[in-house]
Amino acid sequence: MQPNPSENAVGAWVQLVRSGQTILARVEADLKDQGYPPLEWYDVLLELDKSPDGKLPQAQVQSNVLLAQYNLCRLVDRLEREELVKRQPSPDDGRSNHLVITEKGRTLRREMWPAYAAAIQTHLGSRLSCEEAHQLGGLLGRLVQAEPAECDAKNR
Amino acid sequence: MQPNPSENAVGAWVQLVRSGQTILARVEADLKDQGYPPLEWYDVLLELDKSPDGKLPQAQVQSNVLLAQYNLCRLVDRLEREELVKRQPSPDDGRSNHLVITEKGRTLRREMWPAYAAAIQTHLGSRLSCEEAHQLGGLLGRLVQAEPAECDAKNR
DNA sequence: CTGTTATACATGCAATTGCAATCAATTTAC
DNA sequence: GTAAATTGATTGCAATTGCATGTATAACAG
Repeated sequence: MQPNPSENAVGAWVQLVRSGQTILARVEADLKDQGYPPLEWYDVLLELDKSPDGKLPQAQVQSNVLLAQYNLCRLVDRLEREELVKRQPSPDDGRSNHLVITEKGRTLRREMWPAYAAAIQTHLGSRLSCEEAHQLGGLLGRLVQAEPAECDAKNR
Repeated sequence: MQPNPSENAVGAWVQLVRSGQTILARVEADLKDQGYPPLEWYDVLLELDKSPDGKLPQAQVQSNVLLAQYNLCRLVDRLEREELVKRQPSPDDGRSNHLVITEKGRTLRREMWPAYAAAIQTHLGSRLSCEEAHQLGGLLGRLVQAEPAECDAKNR
């Protein structure tokens, strides 16, 4: 493996951080303007809403969401306070709890989607062709594969 | 323009947020393990270090960095406390101040780079070919072109 | 000039995050 | 079976962030 990143890798890095943060901020700002909560709320609600009975162990939600354990814990506090989800003791593991989405939670999730989709279209979709978007998704997907401990792979 | 984002756009969006945050977290973690401060510190120090006399108006630093005005202000508080930069009243504009990088600041910046570069290589460079990195940078760059007025997020 | 608006920076306060425990219920190893 | 390690969740406290506002200077309109 090259000891130093190529110029292209550094360039991609810079753009990745910059675009990631900028676009995320823009999309979140759009949602916020319309009175909606932060995207993490959506992420959690979506996970639960997708699940067959609207219920998942907190640990599993956590693994699908980009949050530290204690941050999810506190996010759930907030969601629970707004009655969007409920905590429910797990029958088969005394440490764990299930998160259950409420009707109110499902409704909010459903109502947010059009605004969210529109923001994605405005800030990302409208700036790339369909193939470009596909390509971008593919390249980015390669970056988050499990940590390869010590990577050898001669630059291909 | 399509009213709704294509599936590809949504996919790219998801990967963008996920990869952006994940890779950023990994790189920052590597730096932190080696006792270095967060990347924003690096960003500010680099801006100043690049500048001919190590000095820039705070407002200009701000426009090159992804931080809200009040957050830069407080970051500068911290940098100043560590004696990495100094605030200096601007001679030609009584509202403004110049940020000046200190020797200690230059040293830290210089010492951080190898660790930073290695982290970029590990988490990004080693996972993409040179052309792929180039392509990725190009696609991402297209996303942050100036917005039709609105939004806080900084560009350029 | 003088009043209005805009710019550069700072700050009080509330909300959120990160860190380092802590607690309780498993699981594992002997 | 029991001690030790692990896992899932939580919490106190300090640091950081967001928001609204404050202060001072500069630019502009009349």
